[in-house]
Amino acid sequence: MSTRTTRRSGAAPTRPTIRDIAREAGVSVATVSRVTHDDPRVTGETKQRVQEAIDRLGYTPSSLGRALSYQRTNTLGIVLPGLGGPYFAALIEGAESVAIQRGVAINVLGTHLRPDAAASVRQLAERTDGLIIAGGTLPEQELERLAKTSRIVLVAGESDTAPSVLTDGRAAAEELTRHLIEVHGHRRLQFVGEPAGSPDTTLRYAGFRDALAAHDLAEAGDPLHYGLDVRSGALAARQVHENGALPDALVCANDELAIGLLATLPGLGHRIPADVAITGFDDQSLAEIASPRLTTVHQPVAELGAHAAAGALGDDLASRTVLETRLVIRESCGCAPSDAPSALPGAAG
Amino acid sequence: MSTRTTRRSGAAPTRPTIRDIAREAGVSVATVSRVTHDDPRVTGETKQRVQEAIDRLGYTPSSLGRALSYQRTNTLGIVLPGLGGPYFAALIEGAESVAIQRGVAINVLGTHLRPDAAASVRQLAERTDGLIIAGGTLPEQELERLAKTSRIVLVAGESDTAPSVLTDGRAAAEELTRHLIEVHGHRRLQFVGEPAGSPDTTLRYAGFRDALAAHDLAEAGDPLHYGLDVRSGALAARQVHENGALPDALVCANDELAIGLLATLPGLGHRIPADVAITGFDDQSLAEIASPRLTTVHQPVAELGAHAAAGALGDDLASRTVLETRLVIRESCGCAPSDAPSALPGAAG
DNA sequence: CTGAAAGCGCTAACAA
DNA sequence: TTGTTAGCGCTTTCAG
Repeated sequence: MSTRTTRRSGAAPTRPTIRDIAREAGVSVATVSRVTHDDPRVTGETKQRVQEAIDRLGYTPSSLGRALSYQRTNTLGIVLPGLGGPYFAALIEGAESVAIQRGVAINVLGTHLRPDAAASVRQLAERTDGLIIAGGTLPEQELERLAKTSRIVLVAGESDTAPSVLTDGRAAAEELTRHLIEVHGHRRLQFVGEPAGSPDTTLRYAGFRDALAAHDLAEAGDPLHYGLDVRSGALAARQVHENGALPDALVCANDELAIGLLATLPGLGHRIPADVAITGFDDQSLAEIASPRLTTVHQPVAELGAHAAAGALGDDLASRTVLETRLVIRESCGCAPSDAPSALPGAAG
Repeated sequence: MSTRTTRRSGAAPTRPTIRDIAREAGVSVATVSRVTHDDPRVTGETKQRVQEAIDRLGYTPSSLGRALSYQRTNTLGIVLPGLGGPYFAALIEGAESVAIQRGVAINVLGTHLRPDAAASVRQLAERTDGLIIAGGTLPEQELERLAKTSRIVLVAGESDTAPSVLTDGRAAAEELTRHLIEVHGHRRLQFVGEPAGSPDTTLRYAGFRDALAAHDLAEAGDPLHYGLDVRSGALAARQVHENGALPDALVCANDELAIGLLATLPGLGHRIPADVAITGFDDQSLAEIASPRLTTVHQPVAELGAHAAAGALGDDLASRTVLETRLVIRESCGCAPSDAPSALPGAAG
């Protein structure tokens, strides 16, 4: 027995609109709107009548209607390759922390499974006030297009068209690699990860090579092209084992990859770090729990997300915001538990 | 020098609307709408003119406007406690696979950090055509309210008001625990996890107790109340160690918890499974990579997500859809690598 | 084949 | 203090 004015079929659930409330309370829609906005201009008595109608019918203003009227959705979009793994979870949490403060909802999109990533992102752009885009998910050309109508900020990547927040992965990787060479005397080092996979990995590989070059060392072998997850690490371990003659150290593109190696190599008869040193990147919580504990580079991932969120939501942002990293020496590089300082001074541009 | 009719301040980026295109092409908005819908009724010549205007101005129909008009958002919402961890990532991927097929966007909400979860979910409900809700994230009363205006389906949980898709965690946990008791002769078993934490954990604990009861065994100690992540597992390990006198077996609420134990206990001088057996739950990829490899229960998590998505998007769904689980025997329970069948017949209601 | 206009739920300027 | 109304971007009957 609904009083709705329009087409309705049968049982589809329907929500009361502002007009329903207005009618129920015997006022105009404007008054209802004022009540939902706590506008002080509305009389106590009227206000109460409206509020009762609202409660009785269970009304909530449609955010769709509001968005259309406001020309603002109160939503922040986040574009990532995928949503697996602790790195992206941390990034999202960082963004979420500022979104919550500002009463903004979050909408994350994983492009990985979407056949047409660009189209999905455009869609998302329409439904949000700003976009955080992970480096490497979209071609520069598409970023340009998006930048025309949306406020976008890149995280862990760079672009000419949008501000970005990132860390100096290249310097950090170099520092890490230097440690392996200078402190532990390793000479045969190999990189694990797909250098072309993401801007982050590209930079880490570059830093790895910088360190080698500074010491006139050649790579012990081409990079082992693997993804950034634990399973890939396990696969890489098997390949390393089958190749025979392990390098002195394996520098992994991220922690998960390193953990995969760490967990698999011992079963194959290789001791870490005695036979081969392993390092990670990111300093996820797994790094500290692994055994041996993982030497890695700490990144303020949540802060990356928070800064990016603030920027995407309208705060002024330098065209390039670089956050500090910190080398974290544990045992997987060969340092003994005792002589391992828990942290060393950081590296960043 | 925009031709927009309305208030515009300075440099805020603006998108062309259907009216801009209509004006540019010298037609009515209705015609433009038809072109964007490939309506065959529009003449080739006109159609081309409109299309050119669209391309020239870079127009894309506003999904907000469309949603308001259609009364449908083409978006699926997913409500989870948090977005960390492989379990939820897999769940989302399952849902995403059907969302992609149907040209629907996905919007996931992690309630964990949101101070007012219920309000956030209501908001989300307005912006979506259907909602997948993880068991335990919302009180029954709130589910009732949501069900009035949204199509909701529960995953890994149950409710009187909405259909649900889940596994029989209780039966699976019992089968797993029986294995520990009957095959390995363990007598002193303890549960790790917070039974009140989520419906899933509640059921697993119940199954654990069922098995003990069937053998007239008492718990070796109260459940160790820890979260469901790796770090919690490491903490639990420390507590177990400090309590002295380890139980024969530790039955963990999920794989991540188990992995945390697995990685930490050896460093504390306890060998697995010789000194203490460990089991997980879920069969995430880490389970196979851990050493010793983790005995656990396989759950079709992606399928849970896929079924739930289909239901939330309008497919008919039984009020209770139960998916099969499968006991996965590896080495952390004490089975030798050789005599461990990689899978055993499943348990499910 | 095309256009005018009403309507989706809401806000805000303007009137009263 | 309250109401009227135009408008946000789009779809869709109904005329023409």
